[in-house]
Amino acid sequence: MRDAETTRNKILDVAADEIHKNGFNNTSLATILKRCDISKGALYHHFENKIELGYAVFEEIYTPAFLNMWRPALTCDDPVEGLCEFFQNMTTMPCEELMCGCPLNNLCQEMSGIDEGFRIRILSMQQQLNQLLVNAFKNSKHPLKTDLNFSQIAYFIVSTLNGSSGLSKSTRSKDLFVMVINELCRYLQTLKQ
Amino acid sequence: MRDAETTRNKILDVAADEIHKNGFNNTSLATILKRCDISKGALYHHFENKIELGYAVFEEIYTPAFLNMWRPALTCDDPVEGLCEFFQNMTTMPCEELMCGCPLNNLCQEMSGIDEGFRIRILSMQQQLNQLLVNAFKNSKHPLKTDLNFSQIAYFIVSTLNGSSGLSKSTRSKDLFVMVINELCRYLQTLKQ
DNA sequence: CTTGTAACAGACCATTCGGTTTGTTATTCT
DNA sequence: AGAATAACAAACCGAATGGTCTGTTACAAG
Repeated sequence: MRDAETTRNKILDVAADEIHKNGFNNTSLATILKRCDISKGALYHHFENKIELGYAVFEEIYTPAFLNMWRPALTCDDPVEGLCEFFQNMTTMPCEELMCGCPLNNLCQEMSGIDEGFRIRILSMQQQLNQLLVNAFKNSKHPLKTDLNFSQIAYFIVSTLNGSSGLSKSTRSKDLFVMVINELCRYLQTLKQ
Repeated sequence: MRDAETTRNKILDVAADEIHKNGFNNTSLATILKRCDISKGALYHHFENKIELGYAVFEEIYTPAFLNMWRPALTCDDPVEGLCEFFQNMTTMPCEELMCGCPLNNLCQEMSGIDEGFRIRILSMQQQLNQLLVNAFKNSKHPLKTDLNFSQIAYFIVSTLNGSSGLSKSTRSKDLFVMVINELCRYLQTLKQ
């Protein structure tokens, strides 16, 4: 009945969900304990403190999920098409999910100004993603316009995507999010030769 | 020596600054009181509670400042050029300012999922800004491409801008922000006929 | 000059938070 | 079997928070 790893994973999963929904600071340990049906002693047996739990969620939940989400779009022969498909697929996600925004972007907005540990982790992820996008463009089988700054384009795309989540949050719908995605895809097509 | 309006304005100014820097929840009334050098009685004489103070900051500080920022870019004959200038000007802002992000976008990310009062105010501002942008494009003296969805373009632009602030926050520099702005301007130019 | 009230001052309060401590139970190793 | 320790349970703590309550002071009206 007693399984340390199971307990730890349960904590990570619940914490990831709570942080995604309420942000890091606004997530209380009490809520996590209640949802996990464990005691405070259990939590502090597995994690030093709240922020270390946050780091663990970032590294063990958000990061792999994030990379798995993007990878298919970035490993195809035509990244422009791959990205368009990827973004259009987001459009079909449940509205509640969209309203929560990207966990990484949320943490960036909330924590990178406050905590160095989060900041460097987020920064690392942003740069990793940028590199993945740059490589995808470089290796595109479909010819792209010349004189393009791929890194600039990559940061531009991710910025747009991150910013668009604000529209879902304030409207409580995905209508405006869909609009931005459509324009983003239109923009992506203009990169083709 | 006693001036109610002065006191109220001082509270609003300090609160606006603190909320901009730390977010709403992470801004403590104690800090505001200290910076204003007033007592808790004074604050609660002028504002019902913390959230009402937040609303007042939004309406009396953020909103007018926001509209005044954008207006010049949107009331010129060539909005594409106006916006490019506007965005390039942002680039010259002090790095600390950029790292704090747009107060409205910050509040949107933090509060629109939690508090209805903030949500509807933010939504209203987003729609106002969108309308201003659409009108600017409609009235452009310089001809634009046909078949453009101005509203879609407007939300796209603002999303990109909002999202780019995350890069300033995580890098603690404006380098990547400048890159996104450059790409945004390049995009804007493609709207011209 | 008195009086009423707006404009404060500041002690106090309940709650919540992250975190600690002490104690108990299951499991594993010798 | 027994000792050691991992894996918890839960009471407890200090700090901080938003908010209230009781007072006091300035100022304007009568």
